[in-house]
Amino acid sequence: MTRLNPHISVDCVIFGFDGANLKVLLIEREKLPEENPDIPSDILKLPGNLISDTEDLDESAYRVLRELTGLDKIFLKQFSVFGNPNRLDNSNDLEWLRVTSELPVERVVTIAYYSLVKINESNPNESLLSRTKWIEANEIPKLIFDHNQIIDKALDALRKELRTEPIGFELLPKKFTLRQLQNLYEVILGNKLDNRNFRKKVGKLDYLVALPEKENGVNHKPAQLYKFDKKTFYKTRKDAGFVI
Amino acid sequence: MTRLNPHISVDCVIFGFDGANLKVLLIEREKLPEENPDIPSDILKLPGNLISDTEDLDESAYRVLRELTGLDKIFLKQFSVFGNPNRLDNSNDLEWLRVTSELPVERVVTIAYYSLVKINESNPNESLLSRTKWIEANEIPKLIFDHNQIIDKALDALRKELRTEPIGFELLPKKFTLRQLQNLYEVILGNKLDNRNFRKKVGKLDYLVALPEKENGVNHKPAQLYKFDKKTFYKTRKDAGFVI
DNA sequence: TCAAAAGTGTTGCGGCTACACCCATGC
DNA sequence: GCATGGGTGTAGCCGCAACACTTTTGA
Repeated sequence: MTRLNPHISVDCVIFGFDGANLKVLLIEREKLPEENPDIPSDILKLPGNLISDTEDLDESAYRVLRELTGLDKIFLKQFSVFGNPNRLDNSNDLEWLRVTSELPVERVVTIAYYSLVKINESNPNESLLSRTKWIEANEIPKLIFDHNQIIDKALDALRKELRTEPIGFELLPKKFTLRQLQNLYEVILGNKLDNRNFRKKVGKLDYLVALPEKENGVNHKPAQLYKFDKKTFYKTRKDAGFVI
Repeated sequence: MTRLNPHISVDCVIFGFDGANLKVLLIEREKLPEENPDIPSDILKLPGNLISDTEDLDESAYRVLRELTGLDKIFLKQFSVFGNPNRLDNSNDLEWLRVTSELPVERVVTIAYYSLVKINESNPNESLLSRTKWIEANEIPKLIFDHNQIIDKALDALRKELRTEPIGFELLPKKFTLRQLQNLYEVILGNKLDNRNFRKKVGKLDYLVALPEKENGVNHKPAQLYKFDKKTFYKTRKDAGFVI
């Protein structure tokens, strides 16, 4: 039997990209019986859990993700820890935690992960579906506890990592257009890129390979599809380069 | 009264640079009474502590550092967490922990920090002095628990950070020569730099300012001293650039 | 035929690399 | 005067930024 460890939790900032915008998967906190039912139940939080006592931290985060998205092999990165002794001090949120958790609530240090999922391949757990929402990363409302702060830091970490590691592809479908790729970099890094220069640069990268296939179902000239060739990337990678 | 939290610790990888080599500050683990006194007592570990219950994580790490180096304002960065449920499973090390800690030993998740100190300004606590050692970063012996793994990851984090953040200066004295700076980058990143090109590049950086002063006490042409001008750096910093 | 996005080349500038010798100092 | 590291300039190449129009498709 595995006991929950009441001192340590994991929280996951799950990022998704719909081709134009960066989104974060959030969960509606259950409403407490004594809370005013007129208040809309839109109090959101990050997915997360107390860890179990026999479980490695990464495993615990994977568990959260699998249960939520139905996906296996997901990109997952531990990026920070939040352990301020007062981080749970908000009377409403704390009350909720007391009611839903079956353990006495003590100081909880949370290990924060961010995760990158292919939004169109994810397949949320039925029972949770009605309570999960993809929210645009720059329109996150006030969340419980310090979860806003966790997302802010996750975004910083994501931006930093995106410059030097090939993680953008984790957010794109296996076959993607250069426009999607460019949008992704623009929206995450927050600066416009020159389309011609972007394509020139990408054209020189041997790990971005054009497929003998075009997109379809669009009412304009269909774009060439590309894939990211991981093997080639890691074989030819130079030490400190930017990915794109 | 502040209790120790027996579930969460901080460990610090303290880096120092002596002008030529990167070093790590380690502590000799106390010998147990029943251990063979003929075995040299050179079992080393990272400085670290269980956190106290009312203390923020960063505070806790600062406390460890202050006690150890006598320095205040030190560069400190939380870079990872180690929480494998079996990470403390080495019978000798575990026995030591049982004896020295006054608490029942349970699973401990450790928050790992690395820290950068000006080695010549540090002034270790007298009572600890005899038990601390600066060890070259590429000659670390087998340490207790998973501390080797923690150092490996700290080195990775340091290398990554050094490329994009101006943290090298935390390891140098306030006034330093370009040779010291170049050595620092070479030894940490592990590649030789062309001296002329290095100086040309540095010459263009307005946040590296030459002082009206030269080094002295050397038996060769004394080198110009420089300082790092933080304000200028952050005022003129571009988004994603490399520092040097 | 129109709307919408795909796709395409050139030029100038600045930064990067490669490379070898004289200089100032302490002993 | 010798040993030791300090300090300097040039040339070729490559990557980066700036910039506007034609093409292909679905409706």
